[in-house]
Amino acid sequence: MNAPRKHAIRPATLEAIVEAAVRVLNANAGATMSEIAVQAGVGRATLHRHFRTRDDLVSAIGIRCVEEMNAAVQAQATAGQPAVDRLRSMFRAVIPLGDRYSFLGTDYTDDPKVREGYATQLHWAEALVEDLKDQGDVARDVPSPWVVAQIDQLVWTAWNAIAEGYLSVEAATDLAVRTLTEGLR
Amino acid sequence: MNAPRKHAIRPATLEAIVEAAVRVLNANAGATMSEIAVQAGVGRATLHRHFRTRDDLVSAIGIRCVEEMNAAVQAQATAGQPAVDRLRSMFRAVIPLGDRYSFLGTDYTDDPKVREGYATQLHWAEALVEDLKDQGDVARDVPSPWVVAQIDQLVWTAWNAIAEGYLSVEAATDLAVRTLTEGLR
DNA sequence: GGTAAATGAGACAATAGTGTCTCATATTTG
DNA sequence: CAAATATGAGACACTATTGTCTCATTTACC
Repeated sequence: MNAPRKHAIRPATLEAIVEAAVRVLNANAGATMSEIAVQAGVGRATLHRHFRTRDDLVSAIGIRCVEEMNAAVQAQATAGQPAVDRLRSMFRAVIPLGDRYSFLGTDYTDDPKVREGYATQLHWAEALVEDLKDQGDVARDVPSPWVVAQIDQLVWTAWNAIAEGYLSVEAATDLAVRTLTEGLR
Repeated sequence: MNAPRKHAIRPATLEAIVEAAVRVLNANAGATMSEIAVQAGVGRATLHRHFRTRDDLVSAIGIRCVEEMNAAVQAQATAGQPAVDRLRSMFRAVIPLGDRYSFLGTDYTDDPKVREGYATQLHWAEALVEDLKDQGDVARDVPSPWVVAQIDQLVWTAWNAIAEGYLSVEAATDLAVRTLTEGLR
């Protein structure tokens, strides 16, 4: 699929559109095509040329964010490391992306690729939790879905702390790990 | 303001509208007046009779949810109790409301009363965190905003666990307190 | 039971957003 | 430089939603 007959897209244009869409849609899930076009500095027609419908655009953004996340996670997936270290690496890689995929929760696309990406991450997290339990970093009596949810929430909390400027990425990462395992006492 | 000249509202009608609106708007922040009317079992015109615009309705729901939350929290605000017990009481009271105010985060109304209610809760939470630190339940070196955020997130996680059926209200409350103070180890 | 008022149903105009199209302009590519 | 083509700007029809209005029906209250 490297030879679209008409309407090839210029890399710079694509980049501008995608970045603007991520930004705008995260700020307001109901944003219009016009808003996105303005923010991207392109004509509204150009948006429709490359993403026929709004849903197409939202799906494309969703896919991109999920893939971005998975890439970040897998780049850190050094097997053999202790589970806590893998947890820390994961936080370190994912936290800076927090502001880019928050909209996935709300603007929920039904795209199968997004679902698939989500499922991949879920499995990854579940496996990690299992390892954390094996190594005694998480108690066995805590339901795994609770732990997974907690990890998810911590990513967002950590990103927020960074965005508000009261923590560095490193500090937020450490605090996230600490919060999960030792608690705040 | 007990004598509106025209279009007084029947308590049952108001109740149906508000409950439907809370339900529908939490499920889908972009829901239309028609959807809400259908779910409430009233005519669309009736919605507009009592809430002139959609924004009016959304604001009204926002105000109601915030007040509901504050009422629940304040009903549990027994002074003199140990901070951890107050934390537990707060969780116990607020967690069941989780599904009713989740939309406040997304559908974000600019209504001053909503902001005010938010601020009230924030102050309450900050004071609680201060007490938790005083009594050694939370370490001094943890930034208070982080603790507040964590409490907030735990409410949602707990409600979700209950909604998905893998925890009871009591169990979720205990686990929330435990997660915050001791961690999951 | 009778009256006043709230409601339901539906018509209506106005608005906002989507998706398509055309043509002039700008940019890339050879 | 020249040809090809991606883009910007704007017109256009179409749709969905909002907000207003009217009138018949139901409900509540005296």
